[in-house]
Amino acid sequence: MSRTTGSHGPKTMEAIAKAGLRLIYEHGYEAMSLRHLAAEVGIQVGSLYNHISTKQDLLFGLLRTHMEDLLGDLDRALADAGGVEDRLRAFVGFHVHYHIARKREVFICYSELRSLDPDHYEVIVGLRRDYERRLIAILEQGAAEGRFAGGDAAVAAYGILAMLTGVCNWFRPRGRLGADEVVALYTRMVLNAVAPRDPAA
Amino acid sequence: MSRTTGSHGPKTMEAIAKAGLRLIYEHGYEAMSLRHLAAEVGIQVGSLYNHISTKQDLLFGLLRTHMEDLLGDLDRALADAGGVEDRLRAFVGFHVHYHIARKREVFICYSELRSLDPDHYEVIVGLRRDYERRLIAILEQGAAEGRFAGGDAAVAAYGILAMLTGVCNWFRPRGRLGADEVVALYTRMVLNAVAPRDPAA
Amino acid sequence: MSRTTGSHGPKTMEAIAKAGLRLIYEHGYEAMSLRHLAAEVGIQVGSLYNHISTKQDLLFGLLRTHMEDLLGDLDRALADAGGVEDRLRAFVGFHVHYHIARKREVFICYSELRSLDPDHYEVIVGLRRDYERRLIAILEQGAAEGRFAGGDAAVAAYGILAMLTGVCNWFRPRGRLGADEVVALYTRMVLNAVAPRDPAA
Amino acid sequence: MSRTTGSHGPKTMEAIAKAGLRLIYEHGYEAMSLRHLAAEVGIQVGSLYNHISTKQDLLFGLLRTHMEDLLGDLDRALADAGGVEDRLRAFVGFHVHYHIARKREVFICYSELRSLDPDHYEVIVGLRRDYERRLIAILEQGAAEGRFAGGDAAVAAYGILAMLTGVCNWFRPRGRLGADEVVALYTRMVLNAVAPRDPAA
DNA sequence: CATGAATGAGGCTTCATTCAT
DNA sequence: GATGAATGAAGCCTCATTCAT
Repeated sequence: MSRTTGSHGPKTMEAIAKAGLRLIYEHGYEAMSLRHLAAEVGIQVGSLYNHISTKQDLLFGLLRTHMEDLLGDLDRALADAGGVEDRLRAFVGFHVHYHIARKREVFICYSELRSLDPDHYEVIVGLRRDYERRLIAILEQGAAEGRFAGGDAAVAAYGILAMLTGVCNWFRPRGRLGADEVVALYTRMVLNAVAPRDPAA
Repeated sequence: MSRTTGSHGPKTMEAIAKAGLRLIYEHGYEAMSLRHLAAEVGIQVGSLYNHISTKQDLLFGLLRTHMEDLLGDLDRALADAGGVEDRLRAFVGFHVHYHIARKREVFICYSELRSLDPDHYEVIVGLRRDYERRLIAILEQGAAEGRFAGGDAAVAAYGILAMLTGVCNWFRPRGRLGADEVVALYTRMVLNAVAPRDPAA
Repeated sequence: MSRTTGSHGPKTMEAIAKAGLRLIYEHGYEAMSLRHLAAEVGIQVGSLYNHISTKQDLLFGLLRTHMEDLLGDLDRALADAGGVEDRLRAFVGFHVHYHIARKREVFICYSELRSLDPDHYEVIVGLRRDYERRLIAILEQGAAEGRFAGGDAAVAAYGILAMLTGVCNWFRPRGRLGADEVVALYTRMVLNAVAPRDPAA
Repeated sequence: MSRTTGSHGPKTMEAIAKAGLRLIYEHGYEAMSLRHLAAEVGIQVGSLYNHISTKQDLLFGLLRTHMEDLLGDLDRALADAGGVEDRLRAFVGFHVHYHIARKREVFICYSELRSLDPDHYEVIVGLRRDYERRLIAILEQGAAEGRFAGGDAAVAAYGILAMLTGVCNWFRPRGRLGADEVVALYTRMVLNAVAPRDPAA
């Protein structure tokens, strides 16, 4: 257990966020006690309240920061892509790399949604919907251009997102496949999946 | 709130399991209190202990039952399928239908894994691995027969499973698409995804 | 510190009410901790919640019970009195005796009003207003009959009530004056105070 | 909520005393947090300690100042009065006017006595006893001169003080009666109450 | 088999106070 | 003189669990 005794000043908030992220990822929001969190940061429980206003507040802060980063980075990643296949390729590459790099944020953003207050819940779900719309738009554009198969673009997008997001659950940094190989495999699978052909052909 | 006040006899355990499943699904294992559960069943907290030995035990029972049902049903569903494409079709159909029908069991079997004691955890994860192996075996057989693309069968299987399992999160009984339509769409996507062709072709 | 270790059954609630009354009287509601109360009763803090739903609830219960007793007893005490002077005499006698006998309830019913939730506050203040009205009615009747001096009956009543209620603050059971002597003195003072004569006469 | 943001210099202590008086009056000493007080003054909690040494100290300062003012003002008010009835009239007039004008100080001086440390408690109670003695002396002198009824002068004084002090609880600046009218009514009642006559006469 | 009361640990949060900057 | 962050104790309340009746 890393313990930064007597951390002072603005670094403390960073330490709280970092430790909080890890503990929520490992034990879940409900199961993480502030006792535990404070011990990890190396301060007293009460001192947490110099930096957060509430346990719920800590969770919301982590999730909102994550979602805003995610959206911002996605838009930068898509900025250069031209054709619709290129955009889909860029999306898959970005999503997988990001989800491998920040698997903890991603994971708790799904698993702890139900621990959010209604108001906070709406905010995060809204941001997530924005993110999904980027992929749906690509699929719809591709279908309109005749380059992708038609069908319900939202349902297809949900399937693709679930598949790609799954890497958080099983990817291991020094496992059989590296991140780039996973991207290559999944890019091929996704492009095939939306290709306008019938497998029965 | 359905409340079976004063349930007696062997029906009480059933009521506990049913209410427990719903409450864990809705609030999470940590957040569900036995008070809450007892109130839902219509008995006093202490009376729960005439039927379960421990809160942890209740969770484990739900998850193990679910996983055993899942495996048993899958094997029955695959029993009739002949060729490797047929087996994959059967898998997709079974998986989606089952995950729609019992979305709560499925959901908590993922989300509450971390709330299990180490021993219980091993049991459930072992059963899940058995389940995954059924799909991996299909993909490997298909690749060996030259009917599916090669590549890491496990990683491909994880992707497919994630995609199919995702229906739990967004499927709505009276939504735009019915279960059969989702199966049709996802069957096409999956068969395309593993087809031995290059999208660039 | 009397400590009834392991008190069981319905007696526990009585013990809580009794100890709570004393502790609130001695330290004030805010300053009385449930730790303190539980120790006094001889149970664990959490066990208090088998009998009360909330600290606030305990306070409200004590005050409401007190006010209802007070009103009921007053009406019984006034039932026999005939003429308006007799009614005033009966009121003074009852009020002083009651306030000496149950000085703790009386005291906290004044001092802890502000610790009540708004809703509870309204209930108690309403009951108190009912009590005050009994005296106001006597004064008004006396004035109407020409047996008491006129003037603002409510303000006169407030003054009399304050004077009589003051006994809670200074009366000592084995002090210079017994309860009956105090009643005699205050009865004379009150009857004189409202007598329809001018001291300048 | 008046909020003197960023008060500087020697005015800060005044602002603390003023806000403290109001907050203690409204919520009670125990229920008033220094956070709350600091916010009201417009400074940080820690900064309070540049002006007060302790929360207890703040309370004691308020009460002692009040009691010293009260005693000093009373002596000035009695200085001109000649006969014993005049002195009683002067006492009643002074007491009521002062208690209306500074009802908050008066109120907390009663209600927060129990929040004082033993040493501080003794000081304040001693000052209050000095005040009471002024009235007792008047009653005794009147009885000795045969102008007032005999009986326990202290108990009579306590009754009169309670009656007069009660104005803090119900007097409203723009209510039915003005301060002078209350004084007139209560002066008559008090003089009547101590008059050497028997109401049965 | 159900109940109500007990336990002891632990939950989040607030408190008065201190002190380096 | 003000600030922000730290402390450690304590606040109310809920928890899973046990057990005599």
